[in-house]
Amino acid sequence: MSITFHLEATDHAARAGRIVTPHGTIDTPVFMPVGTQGTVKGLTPEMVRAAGAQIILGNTYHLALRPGDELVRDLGGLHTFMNWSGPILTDSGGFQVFSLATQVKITDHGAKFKSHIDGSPLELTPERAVEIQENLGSDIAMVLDECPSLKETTREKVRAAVQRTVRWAERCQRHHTRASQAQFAIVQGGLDFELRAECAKDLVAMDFPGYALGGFSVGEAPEAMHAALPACAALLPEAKPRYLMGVGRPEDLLVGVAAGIDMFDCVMPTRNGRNALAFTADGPIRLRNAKHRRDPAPVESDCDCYCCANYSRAYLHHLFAAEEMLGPTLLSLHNLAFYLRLMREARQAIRDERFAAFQATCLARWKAAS
RNA sequence: GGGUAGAUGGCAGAGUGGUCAAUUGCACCAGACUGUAAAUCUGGCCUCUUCGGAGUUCGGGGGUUCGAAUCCCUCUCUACCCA
Repeated sequence: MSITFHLEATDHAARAGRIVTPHGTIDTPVFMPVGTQGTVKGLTPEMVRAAGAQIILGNTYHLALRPGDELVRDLGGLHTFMNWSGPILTDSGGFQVFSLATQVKITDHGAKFKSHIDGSPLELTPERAVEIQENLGSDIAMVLDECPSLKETTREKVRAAVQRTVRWAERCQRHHTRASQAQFAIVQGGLDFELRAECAKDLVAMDFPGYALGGFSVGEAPEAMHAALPACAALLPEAKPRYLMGVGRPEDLLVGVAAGIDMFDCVMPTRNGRNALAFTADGPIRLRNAKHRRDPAPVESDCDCYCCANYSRAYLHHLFAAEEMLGPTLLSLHNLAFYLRLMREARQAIRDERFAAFQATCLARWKAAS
């Protein structure tokens, strides 16, 4: 087996554990910074590591288009290419079927993309998605799935996506050859528990080394996702890592952990950091706002990240006003440090069997500020 | 002293009789961002508003006209050219 999962502590549904991969061990629940194009935007791998990251993401669709998965393979694989020695998880491109919907024609055979870069065609079949990820050499690969928007969709469309996702998972599993790489399946089904259950049942029967919940935070209300998570997480095998894809805000992460999720990823800390929003234990702050112009305090006083240890809100405000690239870099770093610290504290709370109290305390502080 | 061109909302700069509270850019203010087509995008930016509108604006003053940022007179100021 390419990875092993050790469940070490539970607190109601919440779980603390460890995933051992060829490139290192991951403590769960874990937040995984997103490095779509072979870089966590604006940060060097040393900074990502210093923020506390144990594993990062790469993306099949984007890296296949540019610079090309064979090129990455020939240059030693993604770890070497991007100088990240820790574990890497690659997403399959299934999310791009959703986010680049206007550029995609989807059939049972696969997803035909019109490159968002130059319009050239790229067909992502389940087999091709597996090949690309094997070329990239990630520790964890995701099966190609169909991720339907939950905005103005019908049950029949979601059902069709579920069925296609299961068929594609079979093809991915059959095509997978790389022994050192684990392949995770993805459960779709939107907010419909019956569809989720059907999908999970079929996929669990195929015995993947890990399972993801896909198709959340794609247009539905956050509360709807929160309500659906406990039951959906419970559909997944206890002895295997459970990954909630693309989620989320700090409060969403805590809800996910409480539901029994082990892995999360989201662009929010880095994207919002680039856009001048900092996450703190007292809620988000917008560094572009005028009220920070003369504020000598750090972004977050209890934070030990490089940004908070060395720079004031006033300086960050100035950097964003002047459009200096250090601003996005420093806030991306801080936001990752915040997310990763939150998860570290969550892990400890689970081991101490006080996760519910921890979650309540965090929420109360965020709410008090807003 | 003579001549020419100008003076428009914080700045730059369109508009040259009605469709102009006045294009656009910048600056400024606020918001959004959930498996990254995003260092991006959206909204606001004279005053008041029951968000339907209402009231005052285009250097100052006077005039023509049903109607003026736009035409005429005059004053003030600015830039350039000639003495």
